[in-house]
Amino acid sequence: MTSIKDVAAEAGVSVATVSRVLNEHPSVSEDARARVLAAVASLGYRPNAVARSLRTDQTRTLGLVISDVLNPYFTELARSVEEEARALGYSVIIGNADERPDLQDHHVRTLLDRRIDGLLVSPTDGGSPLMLDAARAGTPMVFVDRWIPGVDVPVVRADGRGAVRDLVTHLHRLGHRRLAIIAGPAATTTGQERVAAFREALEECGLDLPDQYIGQGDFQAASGRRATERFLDLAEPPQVVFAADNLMALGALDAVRARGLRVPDDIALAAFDDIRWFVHTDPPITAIAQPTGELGRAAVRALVDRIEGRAPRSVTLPARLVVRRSCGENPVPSENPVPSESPVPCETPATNATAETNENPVTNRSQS
Amino acid sequence: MTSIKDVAAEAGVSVATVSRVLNEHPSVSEDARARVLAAVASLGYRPNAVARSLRTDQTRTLGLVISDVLNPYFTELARSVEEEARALGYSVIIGNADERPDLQDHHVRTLLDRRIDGLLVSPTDGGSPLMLDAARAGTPMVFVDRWIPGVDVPVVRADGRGAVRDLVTHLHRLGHRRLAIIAGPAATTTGQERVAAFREALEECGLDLPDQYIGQGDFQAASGRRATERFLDLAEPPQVVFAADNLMALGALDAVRARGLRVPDDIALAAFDDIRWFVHTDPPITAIAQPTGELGRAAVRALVDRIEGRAPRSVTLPARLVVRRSCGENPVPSENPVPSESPVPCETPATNATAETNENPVTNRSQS
DNA sequence: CGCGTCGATGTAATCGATTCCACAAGGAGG
DNA sequence: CCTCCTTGTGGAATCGATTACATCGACGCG
Repeated sequence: MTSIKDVAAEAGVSVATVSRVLNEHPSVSEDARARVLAAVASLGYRPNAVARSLRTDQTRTLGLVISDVLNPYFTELARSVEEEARALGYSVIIGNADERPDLQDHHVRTLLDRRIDGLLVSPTDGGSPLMLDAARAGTPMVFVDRWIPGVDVPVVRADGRGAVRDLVTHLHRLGHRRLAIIAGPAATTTGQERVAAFREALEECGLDLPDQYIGQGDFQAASGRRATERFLDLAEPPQVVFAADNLMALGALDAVRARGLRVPDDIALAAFDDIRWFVHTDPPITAIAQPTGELGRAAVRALVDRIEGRAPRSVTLPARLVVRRSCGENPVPSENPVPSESPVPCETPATNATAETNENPVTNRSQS
Repeated sequence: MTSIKDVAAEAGVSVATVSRVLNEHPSVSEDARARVLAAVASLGYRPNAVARSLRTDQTRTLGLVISDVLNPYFTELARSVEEEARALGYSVIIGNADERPDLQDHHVRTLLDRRIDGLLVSPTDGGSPLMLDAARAGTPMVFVDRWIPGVDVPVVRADGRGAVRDLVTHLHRLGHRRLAIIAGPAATTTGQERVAAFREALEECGLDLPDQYIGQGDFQAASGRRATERFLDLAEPPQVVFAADNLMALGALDAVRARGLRVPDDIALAAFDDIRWFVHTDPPITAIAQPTGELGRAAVRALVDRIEGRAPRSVTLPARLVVRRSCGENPVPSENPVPSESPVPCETPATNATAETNENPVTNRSQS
């Protein structure tokens, strides 16, 4: 591998001058610059990022530890994170925790060993000592999607409460009264919040959420299937199952199908997290859509602000209900003429909800 | 950040001894080892991987440049790659090329700058000068899924020819005669091979593949939609559309749905690459499944062999047809009593094909 | 007793960059 | 003409590890 010394020799200057040219330091003569550039080109020289990082103590690399790469929500998040980071001149190393705290720790540790400039995490659990230490030690850090309470780290996330209320209102209007939820792990904030939001929304409609209608899941498909089977075994099964993420919804669909039942005739289904395939499932699935791309971008901006010495801000963006057919009769858009902004009683149409029609099968953009 | 000097001072030994303890060098006294370990623990010392890499000229990191992270096939591939790499003591940095040669080059360049130990690539195009140079310069490299002909780099991939023949046989048996394909970019090997395999299989059945039945796609959903619309506009539209990857199948589904047509009654649909959601689409989609996890693992093993001085082997694994309902009447398993191993004439049952029934909705394991 | 060997340890060179500091040349100003 | 800056440049220290080489004491053996 050719090093800066080779370039210096070839150009007939010192390594200091080569370095200055490469870093656009102002006081270099036009002549020297030209000779160095020529040498760089003729040798095909590329600076060694490892050596540079050692000296400058910055890697221009961000670490991203996500809960599960196989979850399309996180894949999309990862993609937008990488995009924004690249635009700002950073690379991203992704670690997949697979919803396992030990794996999460493994990745945090290796990323820290590599001296990444900052860490983006959606924690799998309530917070390992490792991560808490890193945060306290001053590692630039931002939580995305999920977070750990009581730590002074900015959080970038979506607030699903409004959309969950819209969903419950929608379900209530369709005549559903026995609503169940498949929750995420209690150790995660999203695991707790979505249940809390659901329960609150039910109470506003005068419904309650009995324990047997709370299934315990882990955000993976298999757990969604198990929880749904348990619901179906109840003496009085729920009329609706709301899965707290898209993979558990997939599992729920598996369970329903295995029993030979039909959605929404025998049981309705809704999910948190909207993904492209929900348009084409049988039936299309009503879901709560997060502004995933914007979340990823905002998280990177917050982290880079922190790294570069500016004050980072926490960001909360609203999620939005997308109505499809999995909860019952397909609502005709004309029924929802002008969505109101204020909180609404249960018998009125849902706010901010998008009803998809056959004419607009792919994009979810229509805000009517 | 605490360095090896701090540890040496704390333990009352030299940095050399600390390094020896950390690298399990045999000639260190029990006493010194204990003192060093104690110092490491009390200071919470972690070696700086950047400095270590500079000195040892190895990063224990693999680069993976994939064509599109949003494609579930590649996500799964990335996951298995990371898993196997971790098992072998390597980290993985993923670069997403988004099917764009310029982005692919960007990632290859930054990975090379970071002095990764080896590179795993599924090339987006016929081969940029950058990648060819890297290969010739001796960078350990392995192609996965797609490859570049004429370069001396091991290839790990799936051979879909058998499965495509099974698919065509299956379609022929169902009475379909006008079969169309949405191809991938001609610059990719998978883009070409799948068309070639399809054409060959058609010929064996006495059918041909007119130009108008070859749609040009780019492995992304939008192109699948456009190609399908063009098929539907033909005076004599095809009876079957075979999408060369899962995203283009999604686009095809969009197009069919936008016309108010139904699968498989109005037009049949099949896809290369099997994904979990295909079980739950309306209707479930017949697809060709690659052994994705095994491909990722084999690719990593080949690359690490190359890095560590052993001779790497190219690997080709067979793909397999999974029959669902998107091409017509759901075949009853009893119709396929004993699949034969030898090549079969068109009117006999498909070889190696798995027919999914309602009793077995999730797993595709049954090989009967 | 003296010599060679071996095990444990420290000193210092090294990896490839960046950057502080010294210094030379040249121009401006008194 | 002598200072004083400014500009361009090179030498050398530095980042945090690994490792070749030197050193030193203990021990075995003739």
